[in-house]
Amino acid sequence: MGTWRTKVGIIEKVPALVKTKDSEMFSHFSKFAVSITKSMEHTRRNRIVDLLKSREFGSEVMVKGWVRTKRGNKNITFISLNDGSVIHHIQVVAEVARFDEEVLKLVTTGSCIAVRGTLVESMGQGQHVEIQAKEIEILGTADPETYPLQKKGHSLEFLRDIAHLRPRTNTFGAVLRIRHAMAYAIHKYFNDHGFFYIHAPIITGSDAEGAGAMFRVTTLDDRNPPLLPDGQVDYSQDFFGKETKLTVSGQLEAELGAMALSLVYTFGPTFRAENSNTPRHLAEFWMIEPEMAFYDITDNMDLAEDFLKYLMQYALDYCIDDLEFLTKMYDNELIDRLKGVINSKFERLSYTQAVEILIASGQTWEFPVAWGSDLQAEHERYLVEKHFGRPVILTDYPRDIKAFYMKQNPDGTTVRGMDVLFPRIGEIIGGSQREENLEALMNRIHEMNIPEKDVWWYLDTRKFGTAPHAGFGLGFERLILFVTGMANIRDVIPFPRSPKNAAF
RNA sequence: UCCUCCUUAGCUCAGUUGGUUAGAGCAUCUGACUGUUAAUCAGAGGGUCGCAAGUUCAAGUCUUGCAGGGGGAGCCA
Repeated sequence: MGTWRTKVGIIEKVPALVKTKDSEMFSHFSKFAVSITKSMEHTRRNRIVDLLKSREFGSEVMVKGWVRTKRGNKNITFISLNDGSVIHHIQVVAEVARFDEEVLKLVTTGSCIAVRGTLVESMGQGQHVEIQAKEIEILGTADPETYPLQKKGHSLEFLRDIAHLRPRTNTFGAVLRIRHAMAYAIHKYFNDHGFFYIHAPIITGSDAEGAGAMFRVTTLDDRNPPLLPDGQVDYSQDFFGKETKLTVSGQLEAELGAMALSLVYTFGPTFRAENSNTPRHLAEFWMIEPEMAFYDITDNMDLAEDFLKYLMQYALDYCIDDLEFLTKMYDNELIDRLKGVINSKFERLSYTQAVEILIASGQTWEFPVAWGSDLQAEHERYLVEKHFGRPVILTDYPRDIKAFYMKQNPDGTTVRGMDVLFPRIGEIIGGSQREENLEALMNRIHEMNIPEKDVWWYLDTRKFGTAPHAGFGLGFERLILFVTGMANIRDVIPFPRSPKNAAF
């Protein structure tokens, strides 16, 4: 097990990690400075999630983690330790007489410690097992005068300002574990259903994705770019020899994959340079875009519904401790709402039917309802939360308010788009059957003034072996919003990017 | 980008019709306590009232501008 000594003293060698221009930040730290022995770095540790389930009382265990609270008296100290493996803490019991006073003094909220001891049945209330400590090593101190996180709860707004430390809170531990579980479940679902994961490019030269403003990618000198005679920037001298942007959607590339592998999906970062300041938008977010050859819009809806229900069930099966915490702390109805989605049949109706319901409702709207104009958030919310009381899939929108690639209906006025609307968050999925007919697609492209030279490769799929196909886009963070019950999308991604904010 | 609200101690917030030395709870520090559960009890320290200008004998408080944040809307996922 090696040496367990912890030397307390003035720092002589600042660890490499902090030996930067910020070193002065640590000068006030000297009273907490320790030189850390390497003895425990590579020894096996027990994860707290495993120990809390164990009933092997009397066995020797080792835990490493971050101190949440310390309490006690002059004889005995109780340390709540968390290693992120589970939302629950393990209680470490240390008899004061057995330890160097200076070491216990360094066990403060936020510090990182390693504990070797015996797993025992707890004598106290509130937990089944605890660790009777034999040895404690301070791996990293945390000056309590300056460590921002306290035992008490913090506002989510404050935690956004310290996003580098918020993973250490119960809330963000829960959110991040659920986020991971959902990412894994998405890959598992598609893999188990015969889909192949396609990596769509992040840098794109196509301006035709039509999903919003884009960030430019360039290596040109921003103060003195090469210019054309007419004063425009000469992008032929740029890195890629043309103007390039960050992708706003992987859909067009996913369609190329579906025209060969039949069932594909993308799952990657997506960038929108919109000046959107809302709790439901990010400038950088992750999107899942399945694309299926030989699927029509009904197959598309069936997949979307089954997929979402699978993810809700996966969260209930594998993240129940975190969900119970979030239900208790933030949203009393969270678990019931997830079960409600699983047990409900999504209501499917056309845009036209929805408009009729809204007009017949007698409600007064801030924005009037009229066939041909897009539904507002208040309209969608009424349908989902008041009229039907369950998720709703709207289809067959007026073609003039939807994208060029959507399959046109024989009526000549609507397209086979579909939006899945969820309670609380609105549109969670947007998708459609795609227009596979070359002539019809060309007509739309010309009507919408999309340069043919930018999408020739996309048109080739309709020219060579075209096939009926469909797909949709799921905003990953919107899914996590719904599954965690969080209210602001900036709280379900580790480091949110939004207008005026790219910190960390 | 539009509407609206907010910015006072490390955190969460009070702060009266403008008035003299700006408060509380928690956190922190010191002490007490033989098993605590966001421990408890006692005491102490801690403030450029977001920034800038203006009105006034006097501004945390009123006015204007700027910055940042929350909620709602639009854009969308």
